[in-house]
Amino acid sequence: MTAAGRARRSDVRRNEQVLLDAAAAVFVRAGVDAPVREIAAEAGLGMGTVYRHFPTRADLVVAVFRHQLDGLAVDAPPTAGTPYDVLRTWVDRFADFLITKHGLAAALHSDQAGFESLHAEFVERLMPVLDRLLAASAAAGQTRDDVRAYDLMLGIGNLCIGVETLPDYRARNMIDLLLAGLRVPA
Amino acid sequence: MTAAGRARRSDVRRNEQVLLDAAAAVFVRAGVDAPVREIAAEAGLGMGTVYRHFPTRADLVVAVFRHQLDGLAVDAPPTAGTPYDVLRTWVDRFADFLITKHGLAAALHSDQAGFESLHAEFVERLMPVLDRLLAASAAAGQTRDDVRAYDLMLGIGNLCIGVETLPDYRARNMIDLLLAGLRVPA
Amino acid sequence: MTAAGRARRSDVRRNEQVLLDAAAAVFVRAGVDAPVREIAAEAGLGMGTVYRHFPTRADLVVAVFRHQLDGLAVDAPPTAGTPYDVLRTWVDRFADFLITKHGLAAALHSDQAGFESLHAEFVERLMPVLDRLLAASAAAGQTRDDVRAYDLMLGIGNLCIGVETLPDYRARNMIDLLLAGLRVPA
Amino acid sequence: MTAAGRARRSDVRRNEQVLLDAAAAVFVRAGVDAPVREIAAEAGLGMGTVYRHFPTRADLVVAVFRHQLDGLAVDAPPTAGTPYDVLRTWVDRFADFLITKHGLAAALHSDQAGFESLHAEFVERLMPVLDRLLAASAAAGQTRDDVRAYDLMLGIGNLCIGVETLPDYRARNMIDLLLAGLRVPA
DNA sequence: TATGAATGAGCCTTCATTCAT
DNA sequence: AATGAATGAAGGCTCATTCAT
Repeated sequence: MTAAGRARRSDVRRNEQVLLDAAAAVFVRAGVDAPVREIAAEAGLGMGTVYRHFPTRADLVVAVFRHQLDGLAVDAPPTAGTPYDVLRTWVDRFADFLITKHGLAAALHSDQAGFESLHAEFVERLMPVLDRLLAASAAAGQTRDDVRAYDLMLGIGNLCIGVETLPDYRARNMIDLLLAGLRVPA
Repeated sequence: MTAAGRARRSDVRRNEQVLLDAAAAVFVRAGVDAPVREIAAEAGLGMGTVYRHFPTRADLVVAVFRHQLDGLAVDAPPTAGTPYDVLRTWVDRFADFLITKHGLAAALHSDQAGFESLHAEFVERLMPVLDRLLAASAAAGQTRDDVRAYDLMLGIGNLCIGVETLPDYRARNMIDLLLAGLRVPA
Repeated sequence: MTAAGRARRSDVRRNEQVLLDAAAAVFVRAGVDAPVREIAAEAGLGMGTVYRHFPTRADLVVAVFRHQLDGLAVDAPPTAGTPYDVLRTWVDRFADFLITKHGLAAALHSDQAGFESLHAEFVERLMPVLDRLLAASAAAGQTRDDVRAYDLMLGIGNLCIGVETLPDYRARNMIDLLLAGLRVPA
Repeated sequence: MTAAGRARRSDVRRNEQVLLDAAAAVFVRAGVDAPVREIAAEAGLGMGTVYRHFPTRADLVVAVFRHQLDGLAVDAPPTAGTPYDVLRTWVDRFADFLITKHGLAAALHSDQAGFESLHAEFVERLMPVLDRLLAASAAAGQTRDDVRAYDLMLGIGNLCIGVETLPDYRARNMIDLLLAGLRVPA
């Protein structure tokens, strides 16, 4: 009945966008388990529309996540510099991303069904990139070669959890520490 | 009446213990948001009894957490060795604790009301210990002196999140990396 | 425009046919209360088209029923034989019909609005036929003359209910019993 | 909050009774699929109470049915007379029961889950009785011996469907016809 | 005329919380 | 002090139905 309602047939696409944005906002505000009603309200759409586009909550969460990832230029031409510098730059960008899109890092741990997709998306999209950078850096003898990109990625993700909720927690310092640890010979 | 009164009071104590154990078990099984009914059932007590002892869920979570911390012999005589060794040992023990009592690390981030207590408890009980070890190690020139115990404690806690849910995530490796990072001169 | 108009009109006809068949199929599969969407899908048409042709669900159910009745050659030249034989043959055919189009017998009892039409249709189309056969048989002294075609028709219909859902219920035996009862002098 | 609410702890039993009666009433009025809310309202209780006593709708339906059956003195000493008379008397009583507790006969055909219990209850409680009567009558040479109690029971049940909804449908006449058919030699 | 996206009422179900006993 | 029955708010989900295109 709202203006958005009148839009109808035209932009199904736009609605999906609206929903993704709304969901992202609500997830930050109220967590990944926020009521569907709330997301619908935030989007100015009916609940049915949410379900039409994202049959299960997991679908929505995954879509939001993917949407966010699209924003992260993971493949962007890395800054010039030594392999280690490139690695650092990428990690910083990754941390920026996680810290900005607060809540997402934590959402990764939602034990609910559908979480697998979330995790899989995360792994499939990012790990190859990090893996490459890590290998290059190790090949150049700048970092240890016994650290798995998988663990590092998750570790960094974890370190970012709670940045907005834990008073005065400095995630970046810890990430720096982690990267510093990389340099030390095992 | 005195005898009876004493008996009664000891009953109350016992119930509290039973509840704490039950809650801990249920938290592991079903998360910190498990139904009160389930906790009561696990304890073999009525729901009213749960509420009598712990008016809010936060009270219960905090109590469980404190209870767990009591189990962690944070003040136990540190192993012999260099300050850094002592630090490492303590961190290992801390990680053991968090990984064993799975869910607790994540619970720290529960945005619910009452979370503050949880966090406060955590900080008050553990930070002083870690702070001391860290200072000693730095004073001995074995580690950097620009890392705050607060961040390190939270960082380690974070790194332990998802050990049981993320497939094949090796938290310990990341913790090692973090500690290795400590050694590197800033 | 005439040619186009004619074509259009024939399309409409075709759609109605398609819908009736689809609805019949879905009714069997999922009951008379099946989602409209499902019927539309089965027909390969839009939901709006279903509503255009059959504004209410009752309209659709009645139409399907009428459609089915059209298939039942109630007026087909009766088999040769005594009036009672003819009666039996018709009843058998009727039972075949009901058992085949399962669900329809039960649908007769749907208390919903629009049910009246269903019942009326049933009565108007079939009762006269049965009435005639019954009267002939009675006139020939082969069966009782105190049984109303109306009751008999409904009774037979009822006996067919649940053939597919009640395990091992033999409706035909009961129908035979009913017909046998007709022969006995009151 | 209502007076019924205040009754609390005392009569859990009474509440179950109240619920059974309420459910029976609502089932007649609105079918076996009536909203739980409506049943709760009819009972003057909260919805949660319904769920506490009858976790699934099937549980409730079965309980209502059983409750009704308890009212039918199926084992009551049959009237004196020939075996066939006894049979007739029992069947009449059974028909009375079904016709009085309208809706129940139809409820037997609810295809939902839990229906099995309903059917089973029906079969287990009544069939043995009817079987005995039928056998006695057949042994006395008063009725056919090739009719199964199971079919007869279901047939009679079916014939009672729609007594209140089908205008002027005389179920009893059809039942009489069925019984008459029993006498005729196959 | 046909379509199917959008809407939102309505029902189900779970659980935190109260409070009579 | 302990109990657990009762309550009802809250949120999930499914369709019937409308109506812009």
